[in-house]
Formats: sequence, structure tokens, C-alpha cells
Amino acid sequence: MNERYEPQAIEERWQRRWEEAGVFRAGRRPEAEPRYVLEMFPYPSGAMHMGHARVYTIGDALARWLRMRGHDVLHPIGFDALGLPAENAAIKDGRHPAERTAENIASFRAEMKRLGYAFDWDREVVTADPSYYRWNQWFFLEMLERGIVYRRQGRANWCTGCMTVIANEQVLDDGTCERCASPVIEKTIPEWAFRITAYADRLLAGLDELTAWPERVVTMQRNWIGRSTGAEVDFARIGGGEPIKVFTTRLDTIHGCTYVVLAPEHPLVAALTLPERRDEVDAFVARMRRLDERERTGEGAAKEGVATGASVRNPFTGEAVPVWIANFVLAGYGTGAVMSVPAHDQRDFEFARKYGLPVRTVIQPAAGERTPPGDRLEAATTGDGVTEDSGRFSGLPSAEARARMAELARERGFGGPAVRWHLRDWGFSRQRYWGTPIPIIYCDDHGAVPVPRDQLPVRLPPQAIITGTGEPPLAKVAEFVNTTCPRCGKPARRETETMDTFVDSAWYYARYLSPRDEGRPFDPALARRWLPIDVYVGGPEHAVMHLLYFRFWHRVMHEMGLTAEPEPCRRLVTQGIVNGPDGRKMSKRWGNVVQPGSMVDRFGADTVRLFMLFAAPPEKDIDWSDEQVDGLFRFLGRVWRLFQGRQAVFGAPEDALPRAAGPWLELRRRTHRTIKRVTEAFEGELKFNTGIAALMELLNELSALGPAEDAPAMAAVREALVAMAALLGPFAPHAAEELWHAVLGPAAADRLLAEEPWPAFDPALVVADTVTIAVQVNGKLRGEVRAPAGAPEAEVRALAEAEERVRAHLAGKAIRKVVFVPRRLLNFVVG
RNA sequence: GGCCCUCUGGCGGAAUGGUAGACGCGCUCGACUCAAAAUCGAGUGGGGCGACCCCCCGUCCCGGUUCGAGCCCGGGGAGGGCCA
Repeated sequence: MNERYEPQAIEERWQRRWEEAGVFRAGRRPEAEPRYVLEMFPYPSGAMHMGHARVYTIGDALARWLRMRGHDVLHPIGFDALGLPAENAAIKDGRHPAERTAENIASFRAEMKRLGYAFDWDREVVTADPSYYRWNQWFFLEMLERGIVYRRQGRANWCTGCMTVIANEQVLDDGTCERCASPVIEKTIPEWAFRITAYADRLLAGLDELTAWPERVVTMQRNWIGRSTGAEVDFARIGGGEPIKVFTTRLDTIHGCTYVVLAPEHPLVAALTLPERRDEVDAFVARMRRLDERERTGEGAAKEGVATGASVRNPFTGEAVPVWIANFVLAGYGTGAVMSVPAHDQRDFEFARKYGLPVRTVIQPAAGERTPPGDRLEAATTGDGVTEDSGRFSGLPSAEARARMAELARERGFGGPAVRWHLRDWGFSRQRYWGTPIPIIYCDDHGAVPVPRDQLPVRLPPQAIITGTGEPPLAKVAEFVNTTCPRCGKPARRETETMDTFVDSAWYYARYLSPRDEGRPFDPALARRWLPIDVYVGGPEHAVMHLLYFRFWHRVMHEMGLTAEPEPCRRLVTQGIVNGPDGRKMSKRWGNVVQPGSMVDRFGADTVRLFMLFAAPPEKDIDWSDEQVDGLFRFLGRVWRLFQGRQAVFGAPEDALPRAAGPWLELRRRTHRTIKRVTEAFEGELKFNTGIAALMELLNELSALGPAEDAPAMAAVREALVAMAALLGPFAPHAAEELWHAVLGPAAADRLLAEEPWPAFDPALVVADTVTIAVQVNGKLRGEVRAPAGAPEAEVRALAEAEERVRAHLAGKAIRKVVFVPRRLLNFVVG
């Protein structure tokens, strides 16, 4: 070993050795229990940043540890290479996204290799590669046949000048196009969608099985799926026509309904509106259409609306109530229409007061102060209670009223119990270039015809001109668009929209199983061995969308018989952000960006890795800290010098170990306790920071000891050194290899620590034979005594009472009670 | 507004209801050196203390349960996340 710790001198060498030996290839231990460790694959925009270094370091430590525990480990990596940022960058600098993406991937790959991640590079998957996205197309066709993919009418901003779809941000406040100043109208255009709502109940129920997912993520998914039970009722239109369906969770309040509100996009708006109200309504609707959901219903947005002049009949009271249109009702949720009960819903209350609509109290609290009549109400009372002024349903508890009223609606045929979901179907067509082409051909005679499977992949034409105007760039590539109908052979046009990139990330983990498979997306036999993923590490920002699509897709694959279990992943670890040294988010704007690459140059990969793991537990945010990093570099330097200074023990015979005594026996205990503590850092909650701290403690103790003179002492030191090198393996793998080989010498020259067994501790050595017991008087610490670990209460009490300080606090007081916790504490309760 | 999370030294963070502050950073002092860097050693929650012993206070605040609460329960505050 070198005299000094110089990471630059060793890291590359070990990376090469690992690669040559292929130690990180999955499937090398067919007899062993498999483990699949996965980190969310990166979107390679620009260079790798600290956030990436953190996820991959966390996953890598786990993967390396599992390998040392004897498992056959699958730890693959790939690149999420399609998508908007690459396309936008291409628009900006005029380069083809494929070119830039390839460069970025090469840079990521190099950085990852420099950090020494134990990836099985043979399985690398790049989603921009037609050999990957052809399977997106294949799944699309499968799902189309199963009715999971369908075509629906979506809404989009259509510029009457550019004759194309444009994004919300491109529409100016006056409703004209940003580039050509022509009016923008809302147009319904067909789009493709996944029927994820058909899986809502299963996705919800499946959450119960995800016991090793962070509770936060499970809750977010539950809220996003958002099951609510209530009732649907029809409000008949006065003057006839299609009734207005409303969904409500508070049917018990319907006798207090004083108006009905529709979303601006509700299909009946135009038909309902009286001629004298039309101008005002049209203006309002037009204005609302230009705002997205957030702007309409968000914090700052005032509740506003307009009356249509029309009325509908409350099916329970027979009363006519006015129909309004308002910004806070969303077309996509429920039926796009709500019954408003201002007395018992705050939003309805505010709206009613603003527009002078009547307020009628129909619920009284079960106990306590009565709710005043509507005209004297200051705020809505929103809780359940007992109905009043509700005809034959008066005097019922809310829950019972709801059930009975829904039942009546069902009997009479104007509604009934209903369940609503917040979850919407997943519209996945994009008017973009850099995505998976949707394998559909439009024929004048046969409509939308699926591309036959043997013609996949439908490749992205490289010559597309990318403009970012909203019109699909593929539409301009004649060679791509013009084709023939697979059914009749007549000229036909290809679909020019591409798929959302969430499709790519929905199933990539399965492609890693057999990445070069040309006959199917992956090998189901391998899926039975490796899936579900044992640990999935990634950022909490993916808690809802990605992880929900990922679960959805897996369920579909499960139904197709491709996977054995319905859920894709057993355990999820969400890691925190790496902020700049100033505690702010790393960004060019703050000038606080620290590149992992430059840190590897300065300190070596091992120090950077140690920092990521030592700064805090994985799920917490951390601030980059040069001082803290310095400290970890120093730690490795101290470890290095320790080994340097103890070379005399490298050859010590193991059989002398049992004879270690005195401080050397204490050292052995410390060694075995350290093994236990570091092992625990990987089990259950991940606590790499305390695991590394335990190694630091062992180092401190070892450094404080004088030279080992006899065989047992030398053997004890050697034992500690070997353990330390091995325990360091998952955290600082390069230094660990070097140190481990230094101690073991030529005998181990052809072995690699990376695949050695994880050290075991001797249970007899982790329990101390003498313990320090705290002595309290009335719960306050007044001393401590040393006693044999198995000492009975009486013996410890005698020792404690002999302590002067304890005696002083006991003097003149009567001992009422003594609490004894073996090995830990003795508490005198005096009075 | 709803749901959820967090709050411990100067800083990052440790603590199965049982000695609060492990470990690291920073800082102070010392050793080595002509000097510096590097390294090594000692100290480091606040207060009463010149020093020791010792005592008091201390985990956002208030209350409770308990022999004993950073941890459990109730109420409040501040900060953050997600959703609207």
C-alpha cells in the first residue's frame, strides 16, 4: 500500500478490477436468494449533479452490502432519454436531440463509473433507443386490444393563425397567440388515454400491501386516487331537456340547496343559458377557458360566477333553483356540476353572500349550540349533524339521511349512491417529436388502424424539423406520415403524436431483466425470479405521478401474465435533496452549484460517497459542506495511517485470538459491537450515518491503543483491521479494497472484497461483562456504578448506596420504592 | 382552506420510555516546526464557580400520563411538503 492515502492512485485500478471480474453482473449466484436494488434512472440533461450522486450512492451501498451478504444482486442502470427538455434544448441551439442526448449519456456514464457504482452495465437501457421504445408501442397495441388504451376528446388551445395547438403559456391574456397575435380558440381534439381509472380501486387497495413504503407516499397516492362516496342526483330542467346530474358527498343537506353551479366547460351551458344572459355567460366562459386549474381555483383566485337565467328543480323539494356558472367548479371532477348548500359548505356560503343568494340551514349539530337560520349565519357549518326542515327526512343523523335519501333517489330513478374518484384517465399523447411514436395509421376507409406488431418499431424519423410551435413535428415529415393502410394497402397517414415519457419510466425496471430480448419486452421467467423490486430509491417528487403510473403499468403486465405479483416494488426509499453550502437549492441563479465530478477530482469518489451517507439519514435534505467533506477525507486518511502503522500485525495468527485479554479483549468487544452496529445500519431503517460513526469510534479506540506486543494482541488488532476494511466496503469501496488486500496479502490477491462475505459478529463478544449503571434519586442522575452485567438488584443497590453522592441525596429521606432496570439503571424514589 | 411532516449545542446530527448531545464539522488551547501546512493530544450546551468537587437550568411553548418523557397523550406556536 502507498504510504499516503491518495484516492487518485487507487480508485481507477479497483474499478477496472471489478469490471474485469464482472462482480456486479446479476445472475452469477443462481443458488443464492436474489435481490433487486434499483434507483430511479436519470434524465440526462446536462451533467450529473449532486442529487444523482446521492441516490446512486445510497442504492449502491445497499447493493454492495446485499452482495456481501451472499445475495445474487441485480443493480442495473439506464437512461430516461426521451422528453421535452432535450427537445427544447434542440430548439434553442439547433442540434438534434439524439446527438445531445447521446453526449449527455456518455458524460453521465463516465461520471457514474468514476464514482465506482456497482452497476451491471451489461443491462444498460436507453429509452430513446428504438429497441426500447418498440416495446412501448407493443404495450400500446396490447392495451388497445384490451380496451385500456382509448381515444377521447381532449381540449386544447388552437391558434387560428398558426393552425396548430399551442401551450397555455403561449396564449396571451387577451386571448391571442403569442407568436402571430391571431385569436386562440379552444378546440376539442382527439387524444390517446390510458384507462387508469378502471384500476382506481385496485391501485387503492394495493396500497395496503405497501407496508415498506413511506407513509407519506402512500397517503399522497391515496389522496390522489381520491375515492369519495356519495350520491348522484338529477336536477330536472324547467322547460325540459337533459337534466343536470350533480355528484355530492352531502346528500343529507340537499333540502338546503339554493342554487346549482356548473363548470364553465359543462356541456349544457350553451343550451341552458337564456338569450338575455348569453353575452355575459359567453364572456365569462371564454375568460375561464384561458386559465388553468390552478389559476382558477388557487389561493388568490376569488370565487366568481354568472347566472345563466335558467332554473332546475330540486328532486327532493320540487323547488326551482337558479343555475349559475362559476370558476371553482371543475369540469373534470365529478359531473362538472354541484348542488350548492351555502349553509353547510364554506365555498358555497361565500359565493351565496357575494351574489345575494339565499342561505338555508338544514343541519343542526347533534349537541351544543344551535345553528342560526341562514340569514343570520356568519360562516357555513360543515360537520355532520341532524337534519331539520328536510321533509320526511327531518330529524335523522347525517349518515342515515344520506343513505335513505340515496335509496329514494335510486327507487324513483333520479339518482342513487355513487362513488367518485379524483384520479383521471392518463392522457398520454403529446404534440412533440422526441418521444415514442404512437403506432397507429389513419386510413380513410378503416379509421385508426394499429400498426401490425411485426412492423414495430415505428422509428422516429431523424430529419424532423423541431419548432416547438405545438404542431407535431412529425406531421411535417412526409416520409414518415405517408404510408399505406395495413388493412387495405391504400395510401394512409401515420399518427404524428408521440407518447408521454412517463410511459418509458412506467416499466423500464422490467426491461433490465432481459434488455436485449428481441421477441418480447422481457422474459417472464426472469421476472418471476427478480420481481418485485426489493428496494427502489428515488426522490419524493415522484411520489404521485411516476409511482402511480409505475404501479398501474405493473398491474396491467400482471394481468397479461408477465409478472407474478401485482405490485412492482416492495420497499421504497425516498431520498432528500442536496442543497448548496448556503442551504439554498443548488442552482446557477444562486451560484452555489457544486459538481460531483470536481469533488471526485479533489477528494476521490470514496470521500464524496461517505459525505452523501454520513451527512444525514437518506430521507433528509442535506447541505453540501466543504468542511464536512474535508473531515471525511481526513477520516479516510486516518484509517489509512492506522493500517500503515500496524503492518506488523498483518501476519498475526488467528488462533491466538481467544487468548486476547485486558485491553485487547476490550478491543475485540469493540470490533464485534462495531460489526453489529454497522450491520444494523442496513437493516430496517437505513442509518448509514450512524454506521459510519461506529466505524469512526472503532478507529478512535484503535488509534489510542499502544503497540500490540504478543500474538493474542496482534491477532486482536488484525481482527479489527480486517473487520474495518470489510465494513467500509459498501461506503468507501475503493479504499476498502486496498486496505483489505493490504492486510490479507498475497493469499487474497485473486479475491475481491466486493464479493467477500459480510463479517459476522460473535454474540458473546457484543455483550459487555461489566456495565455502567446509572443511579438516580427521584429520576435525577446522582451517580453511576460499575457492576457485573448479571448483577442482581440487591448487589447494585448496595453499590449505589455506598456512593457518597448518592448517599447525600438519600440522607434523611425515606426510600419509598426502588426501580431497577438490569444493566442500565437504578432509581431510588424517596419522599 | 384540507392532509401530512419537522422542531435537540455555533452547525450536521445521535439517543428500544432509562446517564440527552454518540460521531463529525467548527472553535479554543497545547505538542511538533525557525515558521507554516499537514499531523497528533486536550477541551468545547448554558449558568453558579479562579480551579476542583458539586449544584441549578436545558431537547419550540403549556399541560398530562409515568418511579422516570427529546420519545407517549392533549392543547398551542413556528417552519416545511403535498393537494386544492
